Amino acid sequence: MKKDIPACPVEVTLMLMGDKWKILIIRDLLDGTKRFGELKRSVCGISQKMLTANLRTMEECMLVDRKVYAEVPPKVEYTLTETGYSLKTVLDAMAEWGEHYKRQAGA
Amino acid sequence: MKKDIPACPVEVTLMLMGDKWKILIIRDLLDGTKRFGELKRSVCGISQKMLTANLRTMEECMLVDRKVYAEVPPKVEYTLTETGYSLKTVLDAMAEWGEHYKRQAGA
DNA sequence: CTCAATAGTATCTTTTAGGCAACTATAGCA
DNA sequence: TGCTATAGTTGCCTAAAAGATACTATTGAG
Repeated sequence: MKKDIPACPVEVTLMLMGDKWKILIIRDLLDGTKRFGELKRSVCGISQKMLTANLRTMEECMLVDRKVYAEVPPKVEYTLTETGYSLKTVLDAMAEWGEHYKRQAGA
Repeated sequence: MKKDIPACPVEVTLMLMGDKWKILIIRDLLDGTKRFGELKRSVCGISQKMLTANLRTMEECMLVDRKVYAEVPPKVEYTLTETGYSLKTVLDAMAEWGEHYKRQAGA
């Protein structure tokens, strides 16, 4: 059962990706497809549990695509869907603001 | 003691405003100065404690300005600083994405 | 036969978030 | 005299989130 979608579009976005880990996962996936282990290493500080959990909900929300290869040892690749990739504008805005803030704070 | 600023600009932004309540507070303050009680009513579902706590840290990070009037009953006004207001670009991106997602999902 | 590597689960513990209720100060008003 | 309204603070408590650790399956390599 899906939660109902809030009226406010900001809240909608918040619901789908307003979460530290999700944002960092998206940030790293914007560079392209990554394997589970790669993400675990690149998303600094995330636990296996959190990574799995977040990837699962993002998959449900159609933000990422999960591709399992029938190999041993296992290989699973994660890729942003078109919808997921479109979050780039948000991430870009955040990155730009972060840069700006650092310049302010550093001065 | 301030936490040290992360290298990644996205993480910087996340650290300052990557929090459900902060984003909603900023969203509502983008319309202009508001009193404590007004915010409490407009940020749907927030408790007094959370509102106070979030406003305090946002004040520390120089995102909002707190103005106390020496009146009875007390009157306190909150306004976004220039830095705080500059988060509008991020909120706008989020709002736009949210709209887009709703159109997709609603179809 | 056993080990390594990957992508997870399962379980337990700790940390954090957040709600609830009570308390404060004080000018004006009935 | 006591009530009201506002913007808090403080303490207590619960529930949810996150972290740590151990475990699983599989198979090719040695």
